[in-house]
Amino acid sequence: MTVEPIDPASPAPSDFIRDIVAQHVAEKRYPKIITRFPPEPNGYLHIGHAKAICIDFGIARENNGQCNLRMDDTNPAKEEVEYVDAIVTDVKWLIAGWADHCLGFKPKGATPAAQTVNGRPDYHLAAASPGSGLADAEPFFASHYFDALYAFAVKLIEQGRAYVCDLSAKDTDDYRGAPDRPGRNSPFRDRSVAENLDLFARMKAGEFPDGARSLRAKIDMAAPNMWLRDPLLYRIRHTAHHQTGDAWCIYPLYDYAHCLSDYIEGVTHSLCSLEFTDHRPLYDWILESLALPRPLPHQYEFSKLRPTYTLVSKRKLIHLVTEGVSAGWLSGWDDPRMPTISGIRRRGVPASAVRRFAIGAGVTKFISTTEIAVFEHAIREELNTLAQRRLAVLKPVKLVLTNLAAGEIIACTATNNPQDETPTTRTVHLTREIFIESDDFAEVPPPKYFRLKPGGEVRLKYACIIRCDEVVKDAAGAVTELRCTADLTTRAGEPNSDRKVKGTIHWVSATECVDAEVRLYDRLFAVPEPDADGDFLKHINPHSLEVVTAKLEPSLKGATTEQYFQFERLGYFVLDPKDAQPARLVFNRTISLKDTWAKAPGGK
RNA sequence: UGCCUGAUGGUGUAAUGGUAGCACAGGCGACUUUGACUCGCCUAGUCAUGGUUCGAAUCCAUGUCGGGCAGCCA
Repeated sequence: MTVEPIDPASPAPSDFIRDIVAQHVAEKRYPKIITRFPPEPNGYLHIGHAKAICIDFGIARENNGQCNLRMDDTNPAKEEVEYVDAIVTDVKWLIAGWADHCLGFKPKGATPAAQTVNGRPDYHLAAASPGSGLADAEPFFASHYFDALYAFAVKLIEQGRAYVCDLSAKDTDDYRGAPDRPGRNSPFRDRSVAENLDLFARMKAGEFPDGARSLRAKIDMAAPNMWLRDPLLYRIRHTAHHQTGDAWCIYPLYDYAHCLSDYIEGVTHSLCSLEFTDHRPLYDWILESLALPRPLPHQYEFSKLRPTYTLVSKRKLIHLVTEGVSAGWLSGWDDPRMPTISGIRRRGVPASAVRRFAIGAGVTKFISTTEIAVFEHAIREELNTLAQRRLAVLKPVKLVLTNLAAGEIIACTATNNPQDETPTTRTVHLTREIFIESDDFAEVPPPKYFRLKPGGEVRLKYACIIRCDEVVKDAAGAVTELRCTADLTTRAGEPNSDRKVKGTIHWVSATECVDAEVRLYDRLFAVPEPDADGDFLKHINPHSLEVVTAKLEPSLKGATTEQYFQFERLGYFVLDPKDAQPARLVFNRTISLKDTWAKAPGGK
């Protein structure tokens, strides 16, 4: 196994779960640490899942272990293959270069093997050798364990620990009681083993309609923990499954399938979010009841990641996408404003930044809200080192350098990334007519404005200092052209290159630039907690997208979707992977640069 | 009125009986051919009340406040 260099985003984190794992490693409790990431394929992964992925895979990679990607697909009514594919893509993207070697996939088509361990029957499914080419491998699927799960259920029935119940859904609810009031035993609770076995087999054979019967664990209807009041193990659903087709009409419920899926895969540490804490006694009950021959997995819970200015609820995201797409203000699940992994990726956020954020959020049991500024900071930090600098003007104003001849071209050397140890350069051409940012000129400058103003001087980045001699306006009084003089002796390498002026602005040649559609994205919601009043649609940020036609330096014609760019003084940008074409440049703004001036009294 | 779970600056997170630290955010300044980056300084915290102890964010008790649980969802 190759040892990954310590990721800057995870400088040996320590938390209560890692402490437990470290102790288990120290006492050699398991031959190998195996975790799992178990999404249900009923929606797209979002930033909240990123934290779970980073914990599950992070703990695996720190312990030379493995993390299985498993579809928790026990409810065919809600799940689709489209989601399976999207989840696999997102997980692979997020862990690429960081924990690929820990990704647990199984051989394609493999199902748990029946085996005997210490004279006891068992089912086990090992991963395809992790990391070594996953060509003939696929994620794990809970649905691929249906035979094993059924066999285990039969065993529970034989032990008298499960029974077939004929109560309707409503009656089941009534019998369950309430948190502060004990439930009552189902009238079907004391059926004989033989009758239960027969009925369960007939449930499987499809003899009964949906909801007519269920298989229940026989635990304690008076238990203070609601999940121990004879929870359902199987329900009848005459519904085709995206993996198993029409093979089954009974489907296991989460609590029954999850713990056994963990066990079948040899998972050692089953990490989940806080709301499953109440389920843990049931998780343990099922596993312990079966007298299984191999070490049992254990569940540990942590608090979810909940960032401000967005939503991390699958149900609400579905609502958001449905509404937004039909109303036309959102392009879909991967809209660059969405908190989905696919949206974040399309926006141009590097996976390393997502990891840095998710890992930095920490692992605790405290229900917390993380300011989105922390994410934005992580994005800027990663992109600062990754992005190639380029010149681009978003809202152009024409500027004429009156002392340059019409066809004159002055080659200027521009640095690609000053953060590199040995920065490379490229050439940009200064010409008589250029564009500058309209924000970089003010006819009546506010206090402390050190950009261009009438009679004032400013440096053109990588070029020279210019002085504004004349402001040309149209009939309406709008500035149409600035006429300036260039002081060519202030260019790099020229005698006056050290001359200081307060402001430096970006520019592009008007005769050599290329046009591009640039999508300026901002936060999707206008308030920190969009769902605080239960009506998040009301709080959509009306300025979350502004589309401009920008002027770019010509080198950007060769941009690829894999490249991160910083348009100097503006922000970080990537080619939109969906809409950009060779003949049509479309850039997404990932995030703006920090803008101290914008916060100043005179700025904006 | 049951069970589970939690509480450290504005936010997140460390300190595992021994100096309450770090990051983000905010403020001030330095530097700057990006008002970026970087650097320096500042603001600001142990839910409450008792107890144990030489010493408590940490252990104990009580209280307060928050979150979760009554899907044939996961």
